[in-house]
Amino acid sequence: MNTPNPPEPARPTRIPRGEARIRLLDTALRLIREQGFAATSVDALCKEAGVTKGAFFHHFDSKEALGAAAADYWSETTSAMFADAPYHAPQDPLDRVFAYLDFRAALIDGEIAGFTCLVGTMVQETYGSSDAIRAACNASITGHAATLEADIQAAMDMRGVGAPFTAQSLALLTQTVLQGGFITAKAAGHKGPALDAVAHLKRYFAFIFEGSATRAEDRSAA
Amino acid sequence: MNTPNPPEPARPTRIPRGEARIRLLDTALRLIREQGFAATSVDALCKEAGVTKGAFFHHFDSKEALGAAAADYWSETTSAMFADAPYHAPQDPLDRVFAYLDFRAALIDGEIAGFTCLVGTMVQETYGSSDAIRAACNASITGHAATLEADIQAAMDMRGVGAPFTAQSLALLTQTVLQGGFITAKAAGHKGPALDAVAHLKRYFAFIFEGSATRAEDRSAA
DNA sequence: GAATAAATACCAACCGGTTGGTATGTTTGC
DNA sequence: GCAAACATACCAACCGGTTGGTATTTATTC
Repeated sequence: MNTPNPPEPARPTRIPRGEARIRLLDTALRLIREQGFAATSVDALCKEAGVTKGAFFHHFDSKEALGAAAADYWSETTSAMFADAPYHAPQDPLDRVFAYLDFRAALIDGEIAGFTCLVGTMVQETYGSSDAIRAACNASITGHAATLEADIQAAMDMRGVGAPFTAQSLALLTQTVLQGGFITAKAAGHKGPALDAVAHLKRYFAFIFEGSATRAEDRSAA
Repeated sequence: MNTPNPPEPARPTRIPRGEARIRLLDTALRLIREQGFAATSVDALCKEAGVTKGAFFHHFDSKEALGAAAADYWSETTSAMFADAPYHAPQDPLDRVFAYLDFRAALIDGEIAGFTCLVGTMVQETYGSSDAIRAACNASITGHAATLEADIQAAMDMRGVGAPFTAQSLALLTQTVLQGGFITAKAAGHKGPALDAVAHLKRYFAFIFEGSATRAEDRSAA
């Protein structure tokens, strides 16, 4: 395995009291997204966060508890980010849905670990070994999908779309496609497949709500 | 972590000479799909396969090499399985595409580890730490997508679908949606989200090739 | 508001077990 | 007899987790 580690210039300043927990969580999000949950050791996590192992086990009962807490923390920070995002502005709920998809596409940039999803990565490894982590990851995914559901439902009502699927199912599909895009992007080594997937998803929404894909291409804000 | 291990009744029969490698690969596919790559130790893998560690390192230079070999082995066995599958029978290439999607939906059954994808699981953990494994997983995904591409291209030509996307992009999308479905299914703890995702994917294909989703519901063979 | 008690936050050192990997055999088929 | 296919024994490093302890903050008492 290739493990290039830049030589860090020691750690002179001590972490201020009261910051250990939040530093551990921030560092955990980064390391788990880069390496996965199992490959992220408690030792390495503490070293990277500039905190001792005593502090770690003071705040978390076990590594499993840290995983569940990291999923919850991920939900908090991302939901705050999405709540503040500009895609809620349009009056037409369908416009808000398309603005959401454009926003998600815009987020897919830079380093792969920087745009992928923590809970999608983590649940792959832990769904069979830790029900606590699995449940926390599921809550994160379905919770975020739920914030989309109202707009989708409103758009369906407005357009009179009587579909053989629910708004909930369509909201979850957006997360499914994004998660799949992250995997194919990781496999390819670049963001391309993830962006393509979102473009197809937009086209699917255009078919459903407008009966044609033509406007989907025009809609692209980016 | 919950780790229920059934008490195995010892291993009386010795593994016949020449079978160690294939047994290690078969066992690796199972364990990695259940637990992930990092959580599958060489010791546990050997024990489960009924083989010693000496045999393991005789056949594989390292654990990383085993991972790459497992991805290749996965490609071989699954491509043989898909080549023999009945979805190639229809004359119309579009019917073959829909038959493929029905076939994929039919495979989503039983234990979660039984219908999920090895390389999708493995590339999540290793894309940043092992380029050899990442490349092997990518080859598996794109290689399988390529077997679909010809049918999609033929269907596009036949229907005169001049789309702002390529047949290759659409073929890869099917894998993206499946991979995403496996993640949301793992998170939910049941196959539901994966089946929903395939249903939406069929509808997308129906929109593209038939201009309407109505026939997609009728098409469902299952 | 000073003295004290109690809880919290954190640290360095350590523990038994497991990790991936190796060195050195022995057995088997040709 | 010789190489390939295994087996046995072993190793240093690392794993998650525990220990006993100290510094700091907060709550309580008078």
